[in-house]
Amino acid sequence: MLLYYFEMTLSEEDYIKAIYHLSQIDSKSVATNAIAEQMKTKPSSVTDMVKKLSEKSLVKYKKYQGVSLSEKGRLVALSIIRKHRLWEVFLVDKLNFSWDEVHEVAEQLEHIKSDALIDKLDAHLGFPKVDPHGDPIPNKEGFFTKSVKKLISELPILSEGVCVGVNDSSVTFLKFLDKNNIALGDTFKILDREEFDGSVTISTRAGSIRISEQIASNLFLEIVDEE
Amino acid sequence: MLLYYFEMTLSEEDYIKAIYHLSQIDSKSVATNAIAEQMKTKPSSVTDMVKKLSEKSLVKYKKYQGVSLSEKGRLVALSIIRKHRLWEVFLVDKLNFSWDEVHEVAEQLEHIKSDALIDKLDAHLGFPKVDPHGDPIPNKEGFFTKSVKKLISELPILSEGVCVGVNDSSVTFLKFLDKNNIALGDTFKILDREEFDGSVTISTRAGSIRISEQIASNLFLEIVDEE
DNA sequence: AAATAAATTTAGACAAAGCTAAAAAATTGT
DNA sequence: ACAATTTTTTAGCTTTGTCTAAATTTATTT
Repeated sequence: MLLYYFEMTLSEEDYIKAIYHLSQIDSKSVATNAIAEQMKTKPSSVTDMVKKLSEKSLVKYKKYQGVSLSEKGRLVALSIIRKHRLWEVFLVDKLNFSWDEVHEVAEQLEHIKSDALIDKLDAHLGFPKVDPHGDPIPNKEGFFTKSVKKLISELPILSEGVCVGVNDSSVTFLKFLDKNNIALGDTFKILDREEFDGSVTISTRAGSIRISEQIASNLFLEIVDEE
Repeated sequence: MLLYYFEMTLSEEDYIKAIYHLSQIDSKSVATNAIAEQMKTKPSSVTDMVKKLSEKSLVKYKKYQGVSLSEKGRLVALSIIRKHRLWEVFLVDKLNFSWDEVHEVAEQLEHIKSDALIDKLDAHLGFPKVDPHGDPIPNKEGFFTKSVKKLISELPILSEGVCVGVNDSSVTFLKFLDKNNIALGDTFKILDREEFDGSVTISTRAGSIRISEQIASNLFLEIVDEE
């Protein structure tokens, strides 16, 4: 990622990331109030910070017109997201955290400044393409393949992918998965779908099983697609 | 390490660490000027911070009389040092940094706040006792075995230990080590020492070799002693 | 097209952590 | 013992990122 040769404070980095995420949702320019809510701060604080980021050409800002990232700001955001997601992979794959425990710690680790560290971490992890939630990891240049994380219920027959998450993390659902030998990281192939009730037959390591529509709409697969 | 239930800023943690290190050297109470030099700041700033740390009972402070850590402060210092050294082991053992490149990054990583993270990192690394420089890693309760990192030239015959560092990191010296199959992490035993010129015979994986006094006074061994 | 409501910005303050310059205490030298 | 020097502290100012309250602009309603 074309390193940024200027110092950024922790707070600035958090704002850039928040603006990036909000503009993913809306694709328009982002409202002051929306940023304030995301950052758990007040709109007046946002205005101050946005002016500062604008001075540094990280965002495009016109009074009362909302804010959007500049190309420079976008690359900064992607560099932070890259770090965040690589650390999440580390926490899950190497330190045995479960995929739903890692966000908070990764929020801290993403601010560590060292290009060498991230390069070596990336290599150590085997250059992963997605984080434990199935979200794509940008490469050094800020490129990444669009997320193709989808619910089993939304995928066509013969799709193949890695199970990367659940919608419903209730205890009963997680117990069901356990009983049926379904774990995050497993590779599934969708063999068939019943018109009648939406139930789906999938092949797993342990053989093929039939799951109800309700289950299928709670399991996310990360599609291992062309690249 | 008896977690500290109060928030500490990055700066406060750095001061506590600096005071700890300075009181290791001097064992007396630490001077304002000494802290200022260590922290690359001005004495007046130190006075301000020391007052703040005193309010929080992390240090004992009387005007004009210098400062020393309270028991609480000492435990905080050891917790930070524990984190610093564990991260150094990670960087060297897992990410293939060389032992002289890791300090700066570990300075950042040591401030990450998560007990679970440090516990799991410790386990992942196999509960190491010393960092890549041979300095001891305090355990969770703040206990550690005193460092027994010594130059080969200062050790008695039949001592055995792991090579953990060099005094002189010049290219020529490092090349010499390479040529003689000496690497950090190797275990050596001191077999004999010549009265005449101080040269030493040591046994290595590759057999026993004779090294000059000059070499012996540039190689640190970490003694694997009783504990 | 006003009037009202909502969103945004400005102005002025505050806490953290630093600085400079000046004052006060401690130490040293003779 | 006391003058000179060094160390430490105080006082007042700066910057960063936040806040509240008031003012202003934009959006919505009738």
